Amino acid sequence: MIELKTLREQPDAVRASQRLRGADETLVDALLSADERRRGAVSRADELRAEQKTFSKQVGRAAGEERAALLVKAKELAAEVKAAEAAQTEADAELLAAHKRVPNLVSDGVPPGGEDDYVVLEHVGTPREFDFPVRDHLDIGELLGGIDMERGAKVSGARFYFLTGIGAQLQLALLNMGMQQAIETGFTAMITPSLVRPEIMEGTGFLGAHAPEVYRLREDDQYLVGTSEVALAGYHSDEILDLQEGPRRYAGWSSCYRREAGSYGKDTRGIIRVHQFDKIEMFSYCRPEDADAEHQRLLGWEKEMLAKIEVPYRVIDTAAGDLGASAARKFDCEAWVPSQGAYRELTSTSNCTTFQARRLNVRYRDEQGKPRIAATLNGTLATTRWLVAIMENHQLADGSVRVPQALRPYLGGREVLEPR
RNA sequence: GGAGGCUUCGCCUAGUCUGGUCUAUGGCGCCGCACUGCUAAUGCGGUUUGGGGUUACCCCCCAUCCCGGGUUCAAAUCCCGGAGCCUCCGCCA
Repeated sequence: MIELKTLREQPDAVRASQRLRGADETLVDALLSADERRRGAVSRADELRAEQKTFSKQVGRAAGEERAALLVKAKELAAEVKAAEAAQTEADAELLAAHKRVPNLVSDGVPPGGEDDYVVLEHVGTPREFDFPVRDHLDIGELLGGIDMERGAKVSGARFYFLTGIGAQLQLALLNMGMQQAIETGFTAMITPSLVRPEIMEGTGFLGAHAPEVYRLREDDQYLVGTSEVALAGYHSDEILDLQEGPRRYAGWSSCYRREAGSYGKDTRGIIRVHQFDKIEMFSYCRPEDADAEHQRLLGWEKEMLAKIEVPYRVIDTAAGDLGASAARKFDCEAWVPSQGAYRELTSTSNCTTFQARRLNVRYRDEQGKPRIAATLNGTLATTRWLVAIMENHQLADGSVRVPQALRPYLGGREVLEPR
């Protein structure tokens, strides 16, 4: 949720942000008026309550006829308070509803427009020239005996898979390498719950536009996380953190579950787009004034990981319309996928400023000792999808795959993966 | 699945049976001041969080005793529902 103080003082800035996202500007005015109505209702209820309290105390002290007279008046007031409180409850609910509908303020410099209006910030590495017919990652994976889509479908349905043998080992190696880098950088390693309560899922902002993407367990009133970001954001909910020593950084290892609703026909082959995958996610809590710098650091650590797998990639600054509700800015790193002749997202780092933390009530104490809302950020260190880029970019004519240097220690020193 | 206990302003804790200066007690910690010719001891004062009013500051009001309802003029306290933690029984990876 955005800060209401900002909204009151600079409504035009919020409108401009909505425009940049291609979102509804009238939501801003709806929120403004809901805020005003609520404050009016709160004032009225507060005043009546104050009056009632003084009467109530007199009743306690009085006796006999005086008491009876006071009771009559007190009962009248009680009814008025009840009505005023009902009005306040309603105004509160309306404000919250309007508040939830407004996405985070877009940061300065974010390109306007939608999905295709990203700005490419840089290219790293050059796509390799192949002097043999390129195989896609599924062909390679099957040759190596590393991916079994057919049995994935048999057991669980479309967009499910088994990583088998060397495929499973390769993923473990990759994720371990990611976790190792995070630990060396000072992150706290975390293995997180996959099921979360509604208020946590709600707090991260995933139940807005992305709601259809999220698996929900109705029987138990819980949600399956689409990323460990959810659990890590909830980890410090309702807490006041000590950020004196700098940001709190966590690296979460989890399976991620996504319904992929509305993606029918897209990426149906292989493990590019699946319902379940594994991921190492970085998550930072920091002071709002440090958030931009922290965002750059997260991006830097993503690039460090990408360098280790030796694939060409580009960095994009996501356009406003393609940002999630919680994000003020987002950088994606997209790796070259030779079989598609295209760049595909491998990492994504978002600066959520205080938007998530406000709803989850994560705070820290400033120099004056006053509690303030913290900023949260997240970024990817490794996912199952990375196997696609690794296998395709490092494939050899016979279907073998050269193992990038940095990954070898995590695969018992193996330099090449060969077809079975 | 069943039974019981617990949850108070950073931590610990009194208060709940018997509703009303509870404007929530005390200790620890922390902050400030005083004193003492050295960071110790002692004394005094302060120390939940959120919202509203006013806004330079001060201040005032309301809410907040796990959460949500209810009873009542009045709820930390009584009633109902829920969550979390702990213990025991049953069952089972």
